[in-house]
Amino acid sequence: MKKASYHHGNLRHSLIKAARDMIREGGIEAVSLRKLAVRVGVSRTAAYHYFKDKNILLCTLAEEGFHIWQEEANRIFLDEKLSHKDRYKAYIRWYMTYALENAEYYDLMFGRAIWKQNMATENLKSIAYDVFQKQVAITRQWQKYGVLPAGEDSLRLAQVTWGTLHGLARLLIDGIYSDDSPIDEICDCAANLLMDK
Amino acid sequence: MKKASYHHGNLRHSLIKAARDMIREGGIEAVSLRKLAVRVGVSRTAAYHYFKDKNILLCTLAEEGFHIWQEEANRIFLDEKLSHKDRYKAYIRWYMTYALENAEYYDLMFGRAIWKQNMATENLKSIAYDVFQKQVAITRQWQKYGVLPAGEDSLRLAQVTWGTLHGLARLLIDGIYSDDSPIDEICDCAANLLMDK
DNA sequence: CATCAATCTTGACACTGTCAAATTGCGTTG
DNA sequence: CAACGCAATTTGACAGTGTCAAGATTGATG
Repeated sequence: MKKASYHHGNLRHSLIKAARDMIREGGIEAVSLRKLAVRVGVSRTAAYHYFKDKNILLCTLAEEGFHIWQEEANRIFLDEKLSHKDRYKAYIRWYMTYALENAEYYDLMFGRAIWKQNMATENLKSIAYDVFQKQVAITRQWQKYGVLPAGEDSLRLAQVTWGTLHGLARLLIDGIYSDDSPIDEICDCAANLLMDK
Repeated sequence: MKKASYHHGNLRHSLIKAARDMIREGGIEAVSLRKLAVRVGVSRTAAYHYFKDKNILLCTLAEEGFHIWQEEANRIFLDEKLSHKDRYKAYIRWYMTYALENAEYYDLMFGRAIWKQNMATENLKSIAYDVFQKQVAITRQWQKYGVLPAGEDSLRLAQVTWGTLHGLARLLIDGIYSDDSPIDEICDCAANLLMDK
């Protein structure tokens, strides 16, 4: 809470922290470099020394999000206590609850604000690509273990199953479904459709 | 192209038309009431007599989009030349190509810009609700005709199948999948997963 | 202690959306 | 036909935003 010093010390870190909070509170739209500066107790354009523009800031946050995402997802992929089928169901449940509980962050990571027309940083593209590759690999595993239909091409299958979860998450987050949609039932129905019979 | 007259005559119509073009060109973000005014050859704030704020304008456009959507979808639902199964496949194909060819418009209609935190007009909610209800009804039909699994609750099934298509559309539009993803194969894979075996 | 380069601030510009107060001119009425 | 009313449009103004260029400050280095 010191204000006397001209040099902030760890502005970059503080900015990211503040931005993280800000995004959780009001979403991407609510993030403004100027408000951010005020929040951190620094002057309007100070952030520009650490982030070339607003987009770079957002990409940095999204990268962070993907790293956490990957960790949490892996924890489920490798949960020895569950059968493979149960792991898949747990994954669906985790995906939905994570997306809903971190709606604004999910929106940042997978939303068009960052991805449209090559706004994504190389770093961001890279980590996102890794996450998806992991998804393809685990899909192949699940096919082998009879969780997902073996007949389909793994890449396509990964795309479509991810698409399903992503679409449901988006519709729930954006409130296009009625607000009281029972997430459990939706997850179960999705599992029934996607999993091998 | 007259400019002499103070009264424009049909400003509202002109504004909507211009906004429609603008959204196709640069997306929602690119729509600015001021640019719109310039485009139509009228003064900055003229639009405010017809649209209380920018959001109302966007909602109006989205409504329009939903009406067209409903027409086109119905044309496929009722296509007598196709078997029920082929109608469903055709629907998937139509959904994807429509979404991709009208990406910016799709983004407006189903994106969070309008839906988050009750920004949607009552009119918009109403037409969107109708579209979804139609979707539920047709889902029930498809279950009856053995296209979709009969065991699932129609409402949930409609939510999940729509979620799949929506998610795929979003991922394709936002360029999160690699750019050269073969839409045909993705549609086929989705059909295989969703349809009754 | 003087200098320097990194760090932060100030000033400025071009945009946005939005409100309140003029202005304009068409249609109707006295 | 003139005056008036009222809806359509404009002008002015304010608070935001991102971003650039130039200046101020300071801790570290020689």
